[in-house]
Amino acid sequence: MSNNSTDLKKIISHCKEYGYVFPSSEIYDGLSACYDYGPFGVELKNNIKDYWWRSMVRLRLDVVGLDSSIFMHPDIWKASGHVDAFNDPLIDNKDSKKRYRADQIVENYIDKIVAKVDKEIKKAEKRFGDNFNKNQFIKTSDRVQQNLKKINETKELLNKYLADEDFRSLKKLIEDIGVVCPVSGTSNWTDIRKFNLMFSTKIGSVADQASQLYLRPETAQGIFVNFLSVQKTARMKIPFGIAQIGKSFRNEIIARQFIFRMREFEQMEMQFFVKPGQEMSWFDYWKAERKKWHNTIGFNDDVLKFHDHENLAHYANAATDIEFKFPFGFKELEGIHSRTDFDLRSHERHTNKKLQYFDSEINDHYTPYVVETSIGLDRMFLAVLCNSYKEEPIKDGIRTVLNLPPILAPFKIAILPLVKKDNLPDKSKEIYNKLKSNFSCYYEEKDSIGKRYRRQDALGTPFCVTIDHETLDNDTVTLRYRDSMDQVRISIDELIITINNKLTI
RNA sequence: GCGAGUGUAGCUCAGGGGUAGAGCACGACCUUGCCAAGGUCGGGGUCGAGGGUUCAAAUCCCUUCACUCGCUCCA
Repeated sequence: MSNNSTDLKKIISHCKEYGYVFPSSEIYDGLSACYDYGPFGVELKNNIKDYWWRSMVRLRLDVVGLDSSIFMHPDIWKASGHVDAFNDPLIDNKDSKKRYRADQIVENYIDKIVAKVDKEIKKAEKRFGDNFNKNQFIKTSDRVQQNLKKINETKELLNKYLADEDFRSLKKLIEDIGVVCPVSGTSNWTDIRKFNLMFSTKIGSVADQASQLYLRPETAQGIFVNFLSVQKTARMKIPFGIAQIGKSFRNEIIARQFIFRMREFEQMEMQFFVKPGQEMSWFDYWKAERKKWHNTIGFNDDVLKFHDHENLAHYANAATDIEFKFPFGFKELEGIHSRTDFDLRSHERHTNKKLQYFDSEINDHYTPYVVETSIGLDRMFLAVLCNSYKEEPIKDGIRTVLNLPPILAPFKIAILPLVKKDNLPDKSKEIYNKLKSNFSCYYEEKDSIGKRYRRQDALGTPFCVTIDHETLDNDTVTLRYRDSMDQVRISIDELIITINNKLTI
């Protein structure tokens, strides 16, 4: 385990040192769980996006793209269930792992005492018969008085703590009154947390007329609410999908593990609309399809794992995660969910508008079912880095190399004059200008050639091209491969073909 | 949120009341010329912030901020 956490630490500092990822707001002491992508990080990130978009949209006839806005009508989040599910003070029982609303378990307790008092009164009524004076009994019975006092005190405290959002006292109240979990029977409670999952903000220039908006916690809803427009304008027939890449925001209580769990993150999502009843076969199809995608990027089966969900979210009837073996264990990288028709129907209910598809094959309307694939871009970025970062023992030390798939590497080629004199820099720049429109290239003339090779290894550049005195005579260069460190002599024209071949999907 | 830990140069760290240090990195020049290793010179820090004790605080005390690591959910 210590090894694994040092692995992550090494990757984090490598990211910082080589311009991949910086802690956000660092000169102001940083901001927890926010990170910035540096000059090379942004290239890698864009390459991952591009690779995903190409596989999911451009190379398919049955998926089209969308870029919906981050701000959306606030009612969308009521329809999706995000408002209700994440706005209450919650408490977990550590033994049963059950989660309750903290206010509700106190109210249940009050109800129980109220029931006790009622029972007491009924008992007395029976005993005294017609002579029973209810008010007098309530006033004189010690037990009833005690319980009434308890009820009033508890209610008062509950309301006070809720109003003040004083969850520490509320937890103490729960412990004091001795509420136990009905499942585990213990009072081993966690602290109370209020899950404001969504970040809210205001729209409108005048504060008191402003209306509340949320930053979207997932991109999916933007796809659902555009479902009909996309289907009609792109003239799509079911089954078809809508893909989107974009930022999402979740006010996680605990956001950690570098860029694995951030409050601001980017998703690459695709919602695939199918005929009801066919969702399971499409679910299986996308499971296989997405795994293949990960394999093509160099993730072998020993670092990938499917994890089927047993407890399903409110919208799903089947769900699986593709997990990647991060230094801190197998963790979710991508989710594949069969979301049923929950979202579309819910939007239909909230808007009174039909979100249905007319299927000319069966001559009938229906609300499609949805199979979702949703991958965290930042997680994918981290997975790619974890899969690429190597410290290779070589003679006289170790070589740090990022074994990035060439198609994802920030720079494909480093162009290096062997020495910084004898016109080699000029010749190198000439070659740089020739190659730069085909490949993203890096030019570097400082330090010894060996040192520059190693720097490019650490940066993940798959090919180095070295310009020497012979180049001036016959336009041949040394092509040096990052992974094998092999070198070949090659003409500049051949070079373009060779490298192009390595970059085809 | 709770518990523990850490804040000194770009990085890794030393210094524990008396003029702010090392290695690496960085910049310039020279040298070498296909796998990080030569030389010379140089830039860079109110020691996380605020307060207190003291003639004197990076150092001792208090407060605070930030980050890291554990404990649950999610992409």
